Amino acid sequence: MTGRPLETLLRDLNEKQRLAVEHGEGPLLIVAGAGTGKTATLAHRVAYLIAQGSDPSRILLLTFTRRAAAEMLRRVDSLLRHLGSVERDESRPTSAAPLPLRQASNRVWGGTFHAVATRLLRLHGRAIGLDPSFTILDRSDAEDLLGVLRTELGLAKSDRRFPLKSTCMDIYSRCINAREPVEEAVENYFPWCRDDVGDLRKLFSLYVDRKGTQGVLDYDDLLLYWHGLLSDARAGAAVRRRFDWVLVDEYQDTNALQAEILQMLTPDGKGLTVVGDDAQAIYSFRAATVRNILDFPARFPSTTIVTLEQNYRSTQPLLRATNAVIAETSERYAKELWSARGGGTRPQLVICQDEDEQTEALIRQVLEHREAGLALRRQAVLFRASHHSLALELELARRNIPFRKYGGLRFVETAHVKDLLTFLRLAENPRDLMAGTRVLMLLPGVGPKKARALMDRLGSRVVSSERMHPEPAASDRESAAAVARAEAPAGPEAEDESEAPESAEALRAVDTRGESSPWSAWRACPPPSAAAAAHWRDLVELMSLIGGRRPGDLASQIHQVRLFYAPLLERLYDNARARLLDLQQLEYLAARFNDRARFLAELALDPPSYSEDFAGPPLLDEDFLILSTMHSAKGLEWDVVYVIHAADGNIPSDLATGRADEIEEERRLFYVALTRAKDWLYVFYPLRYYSYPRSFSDVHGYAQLTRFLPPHVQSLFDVRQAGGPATADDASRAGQPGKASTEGQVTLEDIRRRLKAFF
DNA sequence: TGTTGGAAAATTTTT
DNA sequence: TTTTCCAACA
Repeated sequence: MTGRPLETLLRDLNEKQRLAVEHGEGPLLIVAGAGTGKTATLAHRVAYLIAQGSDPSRILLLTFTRRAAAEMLRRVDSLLRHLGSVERDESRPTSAAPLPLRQASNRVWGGTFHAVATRLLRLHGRAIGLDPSFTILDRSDAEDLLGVLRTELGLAKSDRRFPLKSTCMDIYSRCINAREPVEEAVENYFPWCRDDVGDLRKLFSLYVDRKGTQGVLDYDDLLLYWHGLLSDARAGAAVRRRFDWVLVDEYQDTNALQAEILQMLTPDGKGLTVVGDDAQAIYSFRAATVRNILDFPARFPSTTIVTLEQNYRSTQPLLRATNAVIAETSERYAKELWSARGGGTRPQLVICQDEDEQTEALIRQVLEHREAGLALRRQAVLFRASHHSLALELELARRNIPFRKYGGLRFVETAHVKDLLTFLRLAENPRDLMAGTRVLMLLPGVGPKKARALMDRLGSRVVSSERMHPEPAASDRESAAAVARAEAPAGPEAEDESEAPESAEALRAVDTRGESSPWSAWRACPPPSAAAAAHWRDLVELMSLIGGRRPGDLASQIHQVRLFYAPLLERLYDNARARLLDLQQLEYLAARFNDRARFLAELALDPPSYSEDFAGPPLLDEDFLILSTMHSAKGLEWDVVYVIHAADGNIPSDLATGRADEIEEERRLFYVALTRAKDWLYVFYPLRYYSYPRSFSDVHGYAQLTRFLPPHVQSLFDVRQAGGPATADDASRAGQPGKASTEGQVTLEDIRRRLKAFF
């Protein structure tokens, strides 16, 4: 490419950003403070690589959410588009970029670790004996499976109380993601389960087995098997060969397993770029460790570190305050953020008598800003826990102020949506026990027992049909073929389309012979109960259709399920009308997808959130106030930010003050919230708050102002009483406390065996 | 199977 | 307070 268009690309960057964008192949760590143009830098780097002639389909861009991936690729696209037009203007043909620059961003591999893992496993899984038609258990399915096994092992009935299934899941998940043995994880994070370690091991081992026989993967498996794929000599090499460049966003929120995956993907760090801010590490509850970013240079000795400190988001008075908050942290990459933006008002600390006054003052302030011309959607209310916004939501609804909440109840977690999706999942994978059980129990007169019996019949049929077609434990010849296919020089899109249906084919092929279709096992059964008689035949027909060779397009499959499910829904749940509308919504949503497996995976890995519940009728201009948990606010920015419930017990959360590092994380979370603001920042501090553990009617007494705002930090705020103007008296009052191996062939069995040895 | 009551435990953030 | 688990019953 000629020099000038590249110059155009780099023009808007500052010196440091430019350094990062133009950096060559060596491992690169970009330490990017809040608001320092991290996303822009990463997007520029991707665009730069493409403009220089890198093949976009050989670039892997790992982000934290799908939303982040989409945003990043949108920016890459717009940069390239701009570049293209510059060239046209100068009527200079592109020499170094063989592909049309437009649409190049579509070819980049972008997504979360989990989503990318899913894609790679569908492509290469066979090489380690993984049937690519696996379905994904979401968190609650995985918990339910653990619950079943917990009962099966007789752990539920013991005289001592065994940990709840959700706790079991947490422990299991931490072991996998942090790569810690059970004892260690339990000792450090779940000490009250110390006596149950032996039984937990048994439980986890069985859990691994069952997922295997059912062809299901939970979230952790996606990463674990990606890791396994990379440990396999052949498949690992094939996966490594796919990518020239690997870029990772939000590196501070990756866990040990993910760090290992990266290292196996680029053993010497060649082509590896990670971006993150240790000051914004807030996902340790998901086993993320800030050590990854702190130790990156040690892991990849030739690392270049670029630190971005110029903040483009906030005004200087806001930065002074946020810098002071984070300065208390002990170990960090030292950064002093500064802004070229002049002027601006100081942040405000608003002291309220109680939650009602907080709500009142907040809404007044929001409306005031809107009067002054700031749309609601440029203002956001942030809080520690999802339920902290409840009172506010009710009041907003009452006053007809539209809002949208992020991080609340999710659409796909509502029972009826889940039910419907479960039909599809069962059609996709008849071995999926949790899916089958859920579907069958919808029938009147069918409980766990009968459901289990019917699933066993189905399962035996599937297994026996597989014996006729040796499927798992693929022969060398077969896995070699799979690798060869995956490496065919087509774009990733084309491959995915051709691969996924083929895997599902394996199961459905049996259907042509009619008798051996898995569903024929059900066809032969009498209705499981008298009450279910009316539905049984229809269910068998439905599953034979959507689980057969010609299921029809996705929307029509959902339509078929709806026809069957609607009467059951009306029997099972109240509020049937609204629920049926949701299902219709889902059918529309599905029209955008043609591949069922991908649809299910996307919904499981990044479910859309559900917000209409309490929101008032949408205004004409579709303006709405943003409500978000602090976690979900990561990476976003607004002109005005309101942080509510900023009192000890909520920030830091009562539940996270056990250990010093937990308090540090709460501080970073608070910091993330504060640094979302561009021009105005309000921190609301209710003196009285209601504390959940005791009771809703029990006033917890005078709250202690969050320990993250000691006097010298408070002095950077304007302190005022919610009722009136700020006074020196208020200021003083606020300060007062009240109260692997990388060699040789690896099979799925190997991974499981190793895993079980682990337990 | 499906419902009910009582006792005990957990209580946040989310791929 | 709410959720979850379990045992006893219809």
